Amino acid sequence: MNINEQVEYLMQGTEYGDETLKNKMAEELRIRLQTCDKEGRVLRVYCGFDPTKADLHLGHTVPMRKLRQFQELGHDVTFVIGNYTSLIGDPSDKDILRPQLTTEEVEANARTYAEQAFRILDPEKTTIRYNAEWLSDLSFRELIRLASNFTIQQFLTRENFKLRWEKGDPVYLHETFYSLMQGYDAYKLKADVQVGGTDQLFNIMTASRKIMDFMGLQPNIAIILGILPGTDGVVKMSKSLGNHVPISTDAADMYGKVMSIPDFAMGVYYRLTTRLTPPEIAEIEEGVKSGKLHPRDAKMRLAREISAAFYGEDEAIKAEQLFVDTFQKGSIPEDIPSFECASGSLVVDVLIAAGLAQSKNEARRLINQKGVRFEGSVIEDPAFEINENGILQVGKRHFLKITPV
RNA sequence: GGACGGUUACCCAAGUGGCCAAAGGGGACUGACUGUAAAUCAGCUGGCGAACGCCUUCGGAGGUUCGAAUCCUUCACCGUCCA
Repeated sequence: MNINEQVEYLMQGTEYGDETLKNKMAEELRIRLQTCDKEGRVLRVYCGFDPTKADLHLGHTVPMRKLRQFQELGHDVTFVIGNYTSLIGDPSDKDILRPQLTTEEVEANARTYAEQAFRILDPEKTTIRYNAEWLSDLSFRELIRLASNFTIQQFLTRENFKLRWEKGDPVYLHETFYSLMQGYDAYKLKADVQVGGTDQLFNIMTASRKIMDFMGLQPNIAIILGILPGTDGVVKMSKSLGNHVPISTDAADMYGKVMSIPDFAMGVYYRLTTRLTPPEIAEIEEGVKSGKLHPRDAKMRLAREISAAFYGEDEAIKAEQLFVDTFQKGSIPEDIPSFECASGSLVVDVLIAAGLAQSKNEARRLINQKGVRFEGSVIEDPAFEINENGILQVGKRHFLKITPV
């Protein structure tokens, strides 16, 4: 890729809430790439991760995907684990105070975090650093120097602090340190580029750049990524809203979850979670628009790309095959979990024992709604007894190979 | 420290003595249709029971009453205002 193509690729999926700013960053990136090219070095890119939770979903991997793109273009990527900053808890994406974690919790989370991250990042080419390395040595005197670059007003105009201020909720002094610490990370790493989500706009644009400048370095370029919506296609992906695509699942589930996003969300997903380049994505979008490419096929490609990134090409192809067989053709998949029950058991009880229903009422409801099939035919009677081997199906996607004993 | 307001099912939210297992919306689930677990439409959403019904649930505990999500006391938490 030439430099202009690189810029286009690396800026893909970014969101600054302001076109001018975006253009400015793109321009800085172009110049920095040229400079590095002349100097015969690569860009130093980093992104900090807060190990505040253990199980990640697709939304968390958006910055990682971006780092991977940098890696593929040959740049130097550092994965910073914010074990020191997470002792504070980033106030950025919350309008309430975050709980502070203990050192043990942070360490445990950091391990699982890195493990999941390396499904996307190239482990050979990634440097892992913990920011406690340098932050724990920062003296109070140095902290004061850093802090002197900022005014209270700057923090108070920041959306999430402002909201809390207006509501009369507490804004603690230590929460403002977070930005300073992150700026110091960027300085210590001599970063050329810093990647983050929209919630990091202030931290990166204001704090990091200012601190680097103050410390005599060229400010790093901010790559601010847009927000990935959940499976509803609208609201930010989050586990608590139940619209997330977890990383720790299996290829078939991931494939299916991606297929369940609304058609209109495909574009964002392509831009934020795949390795496809802008021309490739443009081709897909034009294809769908002109009717040449079926939206279903466009989404199947997306689902395959995403599941392949996490589970490998082979698993993704299998997941796709399963999807086609089960949903498009309505046939029964090959790999079905087996389940043993006492001969003569009532379906209702089997459904509960197998975890396909939470209660007898729920099981009956499923039967009443014609959602339960045995050997392909709908069960009408809740008192149906299972006396022989057969396939029990609930809804479209739950199958059990039943063996009465 | 004081004065109000709030706490209802997975989430939001109505209900202010019996007709309340509790309106409405969202989500989840099932069905139809289809182009997919998209969209749309329909159903459904405490437990036990084949069923008349019974049991548990409206922040916790206690009380008034034939009867309480609803009234009283008290405790906990959240919010707004005052100090």
